[in-house]
Amino acid sequence: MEKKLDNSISRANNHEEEDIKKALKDDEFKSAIAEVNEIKLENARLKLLLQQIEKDYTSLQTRFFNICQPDLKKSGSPTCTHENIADEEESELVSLRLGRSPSPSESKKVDKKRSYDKTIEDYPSCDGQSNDGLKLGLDYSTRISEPDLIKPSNDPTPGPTSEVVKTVKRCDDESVKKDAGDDEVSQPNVKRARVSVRTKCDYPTINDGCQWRKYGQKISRGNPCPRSYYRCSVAPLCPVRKQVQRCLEDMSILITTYEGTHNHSLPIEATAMASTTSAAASMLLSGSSTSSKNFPNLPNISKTTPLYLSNSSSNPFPTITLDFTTFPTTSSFTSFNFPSNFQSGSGFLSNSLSFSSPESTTMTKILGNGGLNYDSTSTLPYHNNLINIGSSQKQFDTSSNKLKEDSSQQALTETLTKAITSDPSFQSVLAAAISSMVGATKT
DNA sequence: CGTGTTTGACCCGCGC
DNA sequence: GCGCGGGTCAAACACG
Repeated sequence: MEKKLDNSISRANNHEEEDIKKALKDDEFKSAIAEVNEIKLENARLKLLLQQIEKDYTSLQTRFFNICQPDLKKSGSPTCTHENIADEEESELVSLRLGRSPSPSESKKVDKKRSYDKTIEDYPSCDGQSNDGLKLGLDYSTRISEPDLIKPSNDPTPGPTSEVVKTVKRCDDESVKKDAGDDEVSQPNVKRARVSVRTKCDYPTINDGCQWRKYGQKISRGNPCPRSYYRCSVAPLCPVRKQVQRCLEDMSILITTYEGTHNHSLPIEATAMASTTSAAASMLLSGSSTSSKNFPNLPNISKTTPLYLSNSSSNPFPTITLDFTTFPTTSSFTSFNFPSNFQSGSGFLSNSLSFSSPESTTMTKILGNGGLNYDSTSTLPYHNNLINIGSSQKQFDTSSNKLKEDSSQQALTETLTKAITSDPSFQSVLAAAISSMVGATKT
């Protein structure tokens, strides 16, 4: 009898245990399902976000293109033939680089018969890949500089017909095809944009993520320090060159002058510098159409940054100088985003110009930490990126949650839209920045 | 041996 | 027209 009772009790206990186990399993199952659902929701939300970003990007691109179109139209002369116009239209589709005139000897070598299609075939990583958001955007950053290159609005030179045609032709194929000297036809009106970067650096050259091959060295007048000439060696026909020279006043300051735009894809750390210099040069060229001394359309930038236009008589080319020598070199900067082969001596530059961090947007780094809109009176912690476009200011805390990021994205989009519509001269900077940003989100 | 650097020569634009 | 200076070329050299 007792045994029966015990058995029944134990059976009941077993039954309860099974029930509890079942309940536990159910709970686990339910929580797992809930988790999966959450992940699905999150996934959907991210998809929507991505779509929104792409949509915003496309709309900005369209708007930007529309704004640029009248300038391109203006640049043509009444005597332009249909063929020229066609070339001009075609030029909108190809890579336009910063102004550079080749030497006459170089221009003689130019073979103008090459077709655009061939160019694309030869350079698959080039602008032919218009599907690539990053490349497309970067191209935009240079495109808008071209109308100003072709015809500065205040350019008094009469009858630029032939020159315009030549320039438009240049935009066609040979610009990508040939060496730096061959990508543009010599033209007195065309200004060669240069971006000079001043950095405190103990090393012979700064690491901007790109590969350079030294092709010359010269002791220039007035500076006992030799000037070194480098050519981009990533692609054999890349027109980009840079000059490196120590500052006479302060030997610790390295002056690196960039010229041209890369015609190939770049590593992310190199796109940082490329975007910055390209944007700065574009800004310079667009600004030069109204004033060569300042940025009347960009009061915030000119006021809050150590950025200025050099006005040296020895330099016939418009040069924009990004002065990073006043950047703080605190330990927090040196630990951020450091190229592996880059020592601490010039770490601030790495922080200032490298956009490889997926957390912070290129935009904020260009305009916030990148020096173009750096307020030297503030202490900028690197995780607290500051955008300052026109009159609007947005702050992003990249360590905050996704919800904040979503709203930040929207805020960024709004800010970009406002800035683009309110200040056409700012398009180049924005285009370069947006392109890098979109490129970063896609990777 | 391939790749990058050095360096003297050369070219060309510009000012006088 | 001439000289100066910046920029580029290319042969020689160095290095891994």
